[in-house]
This record gives sequence, structure tokens and C-alpha cells, in this order.
Amino acid sequence: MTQPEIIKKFKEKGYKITPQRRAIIDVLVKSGKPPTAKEVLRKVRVISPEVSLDTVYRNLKLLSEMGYLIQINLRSSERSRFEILKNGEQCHHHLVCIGCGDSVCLRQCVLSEQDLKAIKEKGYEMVGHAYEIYGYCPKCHKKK
Amino acid sequence: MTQPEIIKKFKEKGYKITPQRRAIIDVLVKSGKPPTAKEVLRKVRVISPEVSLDTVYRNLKLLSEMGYLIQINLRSSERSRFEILKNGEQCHHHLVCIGCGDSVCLRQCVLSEQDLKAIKEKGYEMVGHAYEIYGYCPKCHKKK
DNA sequence: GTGATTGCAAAGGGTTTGCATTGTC
DNA sequence: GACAATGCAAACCCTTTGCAATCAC
Repeated sequence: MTQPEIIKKFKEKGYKITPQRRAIIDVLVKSGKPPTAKEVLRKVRVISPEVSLDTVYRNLKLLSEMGYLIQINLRSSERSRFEILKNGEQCHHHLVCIGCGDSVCLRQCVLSEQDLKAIKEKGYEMVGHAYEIYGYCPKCHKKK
Repeated sequence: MTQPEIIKKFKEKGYKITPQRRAIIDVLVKSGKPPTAKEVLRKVRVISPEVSLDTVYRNLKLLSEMGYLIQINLRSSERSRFEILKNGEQCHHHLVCIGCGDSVCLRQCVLSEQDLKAIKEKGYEMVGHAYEIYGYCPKCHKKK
């Protein structure tokens, strides 16, 4: 999605549009490699220096619950990376290096009808999902 | 798998069998709901009181890398739960409550031929994988 | 005896939270 | 003006690590 589209959705849901929020979404939309929360902060501060890490986290959580953000579980000292779904792009998943935290896009979403049915049956309200394959990338494999 | 089977695999790989290791595997094999690392510690201490949390973590990591343990990413204050693959049971995945950390088994493994091909192409050495659907369980949904 | 394993204690680090303040609508 | 959002600082707490001592083989 583009930044204006997301902003519009926020307004529709009654959320206020602050400069910080605008900047955070902007950074996420323009990011290549999915950034960590800290990396988002670093980039956001170039635009508006007075943003705090907890605001980044609060907005990441919000974006995630609204379904515009993929949260990648890294399982290394870096816990998570965050990726905005591009326009027209389906949800997709990642091959993750548990050594250096590098990740490679894998394939389209694996959510199945069967899963959706199970979610309904169990009475869960879905917020997001994740599919990761963990391993060592060629570089980290050699280091071991 | 059963505890003796896993012990045997450890021996084959040249790992030593300590009482702590034996107890940790025993607890995992007998667990119903996948425990957190701390819960494993608590149960292990009933058998052998002198086990430390870091030893639990070290063995969980080992079991995970050997492919006998599913690590579930919870994304709540509880980070992970751990589940030994039962005998003859295929790998499976979970529907996870981000409120209370409760989890429900979902379905068989989603690893595809396509994924394995991608892993090979990228030169990764696979260690494990995870597929989780996050949401609020009926109880936590009401609380919000 | 040798090298893996453990316990201890401390550090590390991502993420969350309470509260007063600020800013959007 | 009301209420959401922010900044600050501190807390939280899971997980990892270094190191000396211990133990399995």
C-alpha cells in the first residue's frame, strides 16, 4: 500500500494523523529490506528527529493489527522485522537466517480455507499470521 | 518420539547423556500443552532439583536443531513454547492467542516442495520452521 | 584424561507500560 | 475541549554468554 492509502484508512477508523505517524508509515512504505523497530526509528529521525522508540512500537502494533504489516519472527537477537504489504501484493513469507537475521522472500501466503475454518470454529479473532523457515545463510553456515 | 529414542539419537551424534538432559527430554515428551522454558524448568526440578534455566535453554536449542522439537513463536510476554514431535506424528502448526499465549493445534506441516527448492537455491541450511496464526481467543477477545 | 556439559551470575536487548504532556480533530 | 497520541524513563523478562567447576565417556 502507499502512504496516503494507509493514512486514509487510519482516518476512516478514527485514528489521528500525527507527524510521527506519518513519518513512520512513510519509512515503512519506502523500505527495501524489512527493517527492525530500531531501524525504523533511525530512518524516521532523519525526517522528524523527535520521535521515540515506543511510538514506533505503538504504531507498528497498530499497523499490524490493521493488517497492513507483516511481522517477521527472527529468533535471533533481532526479534522482529516489519514489512508493509505493497499494493496489489499478496501476503508472503520468509526464509530467515538465525545467524545474521537476513531474510529472503519465500512465496505467497499459506493461509488456507481449512485454517480459516479452524479459526472460526475455535472462536478466535485473527490478527495476523507468520510463516518462517529458519536456517543458516551461506555466510553464517561457513562461520559455524 | 519417546525419551529413549531421543537419547539414542543423542548418543549416536556423540552427545553425552547427563541426568539433566535426560530429565529435560523426559518432561518435554510427557508434556500435554507445549510448555515454556520456565515451565520445563519447574517440572524438571521435581525430578532433579539442581537444574538451571540456561541448561534448559541449551538443551531446547539442541533438540530444536536436531529437528525433534517444534518451537512456537508466541509474540506475547511469553516468547516461545516447545513441543516434542510425537512418534509417527507429522510436524504441525498453531493458532496462538496473543493475549494469554494459549495455543491450538492447526494442521499438518505446510512446508512445500517449492519451499525446499527455494532453500536449496539460496544455499540455506534449514534448521526449523514455524507457522503461526495470531489472534485473540474467545476469552481474551471479550476482555479487550 | 579430555572435551562436552553444567551452574552461576551477570549482561544483553527487544518490547512494554505508567504517567504527565502535547496535539489533533 | 476531549481524548487520542506522544515522550520520557523505567520496568519487564526472556534469552544468551563467559567462565570456572564438574561430569560422562
